[in-house]
Amino acid sequence: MAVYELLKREGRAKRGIFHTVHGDIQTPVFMNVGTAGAIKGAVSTQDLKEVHCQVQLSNTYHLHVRPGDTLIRELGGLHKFMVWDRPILTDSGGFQVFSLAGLRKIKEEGVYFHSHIDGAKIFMGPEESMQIQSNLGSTIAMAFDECPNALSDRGYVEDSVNRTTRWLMRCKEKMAELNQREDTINKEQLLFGINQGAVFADIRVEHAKRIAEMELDGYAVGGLAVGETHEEMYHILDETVPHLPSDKPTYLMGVGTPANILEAVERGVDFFDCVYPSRNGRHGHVYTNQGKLNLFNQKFERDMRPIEEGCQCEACRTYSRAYIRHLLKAKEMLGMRLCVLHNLYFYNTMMEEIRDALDYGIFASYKKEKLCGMEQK
RNA sequence: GGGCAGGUAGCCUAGCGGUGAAGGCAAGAGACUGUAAAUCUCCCACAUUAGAAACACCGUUGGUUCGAGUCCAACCCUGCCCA
Repeated sequence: MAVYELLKREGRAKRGIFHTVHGDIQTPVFMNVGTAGAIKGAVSTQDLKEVHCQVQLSNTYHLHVRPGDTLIRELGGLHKFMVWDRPILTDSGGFQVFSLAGLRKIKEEGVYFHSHIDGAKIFMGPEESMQIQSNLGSTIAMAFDECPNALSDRGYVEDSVNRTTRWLMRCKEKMAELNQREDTINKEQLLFGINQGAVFADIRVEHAKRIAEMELDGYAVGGLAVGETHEEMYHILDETVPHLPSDKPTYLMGVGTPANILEAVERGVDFFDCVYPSRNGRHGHVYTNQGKLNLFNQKFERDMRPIEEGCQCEACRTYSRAYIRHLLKAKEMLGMRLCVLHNLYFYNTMMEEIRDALDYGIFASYKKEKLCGMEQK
């Protein structure tokens, strides 16, 4: 059974290790997002190891639609299928309730989707989500929730959060049943619950207290970075995270920018994931300690420096900004790939720095310096 | 020399009597937070807070017309064919 080992605290910030059947996760950690079983941008699992990825994130909804979770189960599970022996966290499909809002209907029993691929009807409720994630055999399964729009009114959010709580109880029950079955791929699959409540702090706190009693393996804060301001997001974290069990990992879903992560670590968050490094990489935007660069910009046409001086990623060890810009302009896949690799390396390395800073008890000054550097233009 | 087909932005193309000239590509910029995103948005013919103000070469110059990228003529280019 997984154990979250808290090594050190600095204020609310936590430095820990999460022990799982697929290996230890040093926290705080950034999980690299490979929705459909791969990080977009032609990144292999071998590449992932080279960019120091600890945990890969995949998606229940997407893998259910294609190639099908029963196929993956038949082929031995997601780890074997994509050849990745480290932890995998699968998102439950709850975010697709938000992102595919035009293609779904929410009912008490679950959500009726129209497949974004072929329009086929798909029903996914808590039990279905757990079954699919069990078939995938991921290390950590996320509870099936509704991620409501940040602009939703209070009444809607209350109803939604209550439904998410009922769904969470059903998830827990189903997970327990699946983990006991003989033919289950990962009998030690973990379940993280998800806090919701949009920007209403009192709803968030009450919900956090309710789910904290449920003895889950970890707790996520969802429904942030979906349209509210950074200040609102930090405020919600300030209010909510203290009510989640500190002897379990806290996961801020879908967040975020390097600055968001530094702020959230300070507020006690252990796990992160975000599409930014990969998506921005594909779009030619790369992160550096002096801020983000858009390598499509003309000013890099003759810039023979690496993306970031001293960076040890494949792109920076080998190629110049000018060459990568050329590749991007020429739509050569290598351009995107190098940017994605750099960004993932940047994120994972920043998390290593954060962990080191926490180990040495100098996170506060590290954070200040890092933020200051990245604000330069 | 003769015949045919063309000349519209950096490039390619629409337009066939009333358009401040449509598309696409290229160029320039921006957005993206549990990935329907190698996507999307803006910008790109003189000018531009746009006013019944001005300026404006749809190869060039004239002409027809209230009005011409659009019709006519000549000329200049380009491509193909015939000598």
